[in-house]
Amino acid sequence: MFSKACEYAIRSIIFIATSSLEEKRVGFKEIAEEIDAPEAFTAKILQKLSKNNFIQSTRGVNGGFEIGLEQIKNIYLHEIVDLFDGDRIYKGCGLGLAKCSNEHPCPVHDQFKIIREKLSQMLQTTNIYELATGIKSGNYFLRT
Amino acid sequence: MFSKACEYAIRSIIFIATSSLEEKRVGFKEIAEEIDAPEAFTAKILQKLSKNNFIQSTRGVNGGFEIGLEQIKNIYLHEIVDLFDGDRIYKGCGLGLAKCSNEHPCPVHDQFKIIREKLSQMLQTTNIYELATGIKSGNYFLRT
DNA sequence: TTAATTAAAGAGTTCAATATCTTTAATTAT
DNA sequence: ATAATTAAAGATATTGAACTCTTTAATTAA
Repeated sequence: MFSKACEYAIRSIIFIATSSLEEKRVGFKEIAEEIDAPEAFTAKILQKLSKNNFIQSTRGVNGGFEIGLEQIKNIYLHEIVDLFDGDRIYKGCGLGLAKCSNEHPCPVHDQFKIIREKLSQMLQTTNIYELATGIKSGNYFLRT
Repeated sequence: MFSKACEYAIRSIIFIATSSLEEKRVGFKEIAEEIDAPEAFTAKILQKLSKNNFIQSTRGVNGGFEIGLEQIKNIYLHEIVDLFDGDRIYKGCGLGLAKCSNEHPCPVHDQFKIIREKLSQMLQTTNIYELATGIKSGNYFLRT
């Protein structure tokens, strides 16, 4: 469904959010460990999230990554997906046709339309705060 | 959503079905042309579909690919998707966790569950016959 | 039985995503 | 100032999907 980079990005940002809710910065090694992702690759993903202002980074001793408390509730899943994978997953044609539309539909257009709309709505309405509190509650997990 | 191979496979089998409904065999070059896919790659995909008995192939003059008329109504989208992409798309975790379940859910498990179920149901209930007749009706298209 | 036509099979290539490694820059503590 | 710590940046490597090419096998028609 999503690229690996996108999966790691979502897992990372959720973990950083849980830490930020406890006013703790976290380093990329700790993040990679907690979300069970390759260290160096995670670092690259964090750079991208940081450059796009979804997270803040601080170098040096006691540095690491964090998210502003006000910001956590304002980041929605679709923003992260858009950044890493674009909108192809919930806008593109199910059969990969470049020109597929209501006016010129592929054979599965009507069937996929429903799925795409559900997915799009879900990504637009799910924010990082609720996912982070899920982790904090202990009912949801970022790794085995 | 699906791999390119899977997309081409679905497009191919729909086109072969429309031809078979007119009792015409079609060669891989014609198929590739009609679905706007690379020729050699399409040939490989057809081999796989053929080996797995979704289509029949005949070599030599007037050879090509076809589907038995009775069979067309009995092939469902999920069978093709399973063959090329496995069941990961509608069974796997949205965040790529190996162990994600109702008992040990990832943060987006509940949200994705709905999408996955919709997708799964759609793939289980959509068959090649209805898609092929859509093409024949002129209301749906396999390429621009 | 030869030539033409068609798919099958297997090896090889290309490319983008995934992942790693090394060097540089910023920050803090001593 | 120096050392330690942390992320940024850029180059490199690996892998698997996407795609191609060449040879072989089967079938049919002349």
